[in-house]
Amino acid sequence: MTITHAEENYLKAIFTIAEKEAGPALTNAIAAQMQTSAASVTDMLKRLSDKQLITYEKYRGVQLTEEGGRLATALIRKHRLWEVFLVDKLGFAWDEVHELAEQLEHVQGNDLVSRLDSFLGYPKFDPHGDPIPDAEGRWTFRKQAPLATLKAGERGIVTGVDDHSTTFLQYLDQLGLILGAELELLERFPYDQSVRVRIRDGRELILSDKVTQNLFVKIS
Amino acid sequence: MTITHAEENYLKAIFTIAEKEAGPALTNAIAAQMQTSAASVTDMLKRLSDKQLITYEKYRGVQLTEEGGRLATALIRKHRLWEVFLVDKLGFAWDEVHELAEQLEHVQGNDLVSRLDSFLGYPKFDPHGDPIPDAEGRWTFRKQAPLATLKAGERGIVTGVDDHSTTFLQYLDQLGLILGAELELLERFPYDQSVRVRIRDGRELILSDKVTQNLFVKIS
DNA sequence: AAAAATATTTAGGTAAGTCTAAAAATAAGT
DNA sequence: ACTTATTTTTAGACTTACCTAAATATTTTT
Ligand SMILES: [Mn+2]
Ligand SMILES: [Mn+2]
Ligand SMILES: [Mn+2]
Ligand SMILES: [Mn+2]
Repeated sequence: MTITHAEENYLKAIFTIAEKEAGPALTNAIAAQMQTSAASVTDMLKRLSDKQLITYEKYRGVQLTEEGGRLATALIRKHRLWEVFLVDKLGFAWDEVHELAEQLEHVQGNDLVSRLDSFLGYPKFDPHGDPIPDAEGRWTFRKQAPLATLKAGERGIVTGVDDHSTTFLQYLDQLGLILGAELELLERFPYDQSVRVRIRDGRELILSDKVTQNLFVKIS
Repeated sequence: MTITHAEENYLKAIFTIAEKEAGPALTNAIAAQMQTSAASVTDMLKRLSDKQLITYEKYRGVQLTEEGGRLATALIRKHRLWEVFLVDKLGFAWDEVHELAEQLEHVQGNDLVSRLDSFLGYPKFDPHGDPIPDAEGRWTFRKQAPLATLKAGERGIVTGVDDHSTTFLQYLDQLGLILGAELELLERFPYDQSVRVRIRDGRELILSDKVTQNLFVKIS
């Protein structure tokens, strides 16, 4: 049973939604994620259901089967490993690699993923701080929370982002808030929930509520 | 104007045929190369002609336009660079990389090829000894000839293969006839045109006519 | 030059994946 | 409970890329 690129992309979208919403993925949510029409989604859901990759009840949304989950996880693994390759080996910036990884994740071959994994030194996280499942599909979780939850006086290390948009990533670059950056929250302004932080080199920054909600830190 | 994977593959096939046959590529030759039906080829030729990537005269075969040639060359460049990556960086054997490169060559992105090229150290030849065109589409040619043309007493260095099949490549591995291997032709047997050669470590091998015609050497 | 063989194109179909518009089901509001 | 709004599915159509079978063009043979 062969699986198409489109089918793989839908499985990934369903996985992502199910993870976030914690329940069945609804047609419209999938359509939004895939940037396509609800009609096209319904079409595809039938195909995926025929292939036993999802369980599908009309009007009730879908869930991945065990096999569907395995495939989605493998795809995410490939996507994130390729992102590590593009950043660590080819020198791309972290805001430039997503579209390329969207293509590379579909390349299939026997040993490719494991050899790539080995070549990269078995990374546990991708350039955006997202975890990379291992060959058996096991995830490494990390204690992290949005910067918005940090209290004044606490210190943290930047470990990831929720928003993956180019504009956000480039803004963080400009601020020097790359992965691993250390910071201390000096104060939070009640007016708009913005914060003042001090970073490693002593510089102080004001970060908006929007930034603090989309930036993950590990409390240190 | 977007170009599909299938279209790219046809352009490459036409390029390869035109190179070998030195003339227009005929429908049946393309069908054979693409392992598809002549009817499907005719279909595609119309599409490529509409996109001005080939000049097509019914029943008379096709030729690549300048733009078509540029695209085909770029595709071959990508294919061969990825093959170098798979062998040099991921440790694949030279007989394992073609199918993967067939997929990787279609990945498109701004800087990808040039960064890959740089990462690999600007290789001029792929793992099979085939030349890699540079970013401007210029080819590096090498004085090489089939081992069949070598005369008794002459020495050569293995520089490439004509037959790219797994069985041939693995057989060469077994014999120790990898790229760069030095050999001396000791004698040619008139009966079947097989030859006796001595290789670097002093071992002597008997090579069939089929082998000598598919193995390229640089006379040294 | 006509007949036979070969090469190529056309005709008609299929499957994947997409679309818009209309119909049907479900959920929400009064 | 009934009406309205929202969500989802169905219907019908389009494109790409493939197929087989039949028709036509070209080349080769006699
Ligand atoms: Mn990504
Ligand atoms: Mn990522
Ligand atoms: Mn190849
Ligand atoms: Mn090659």
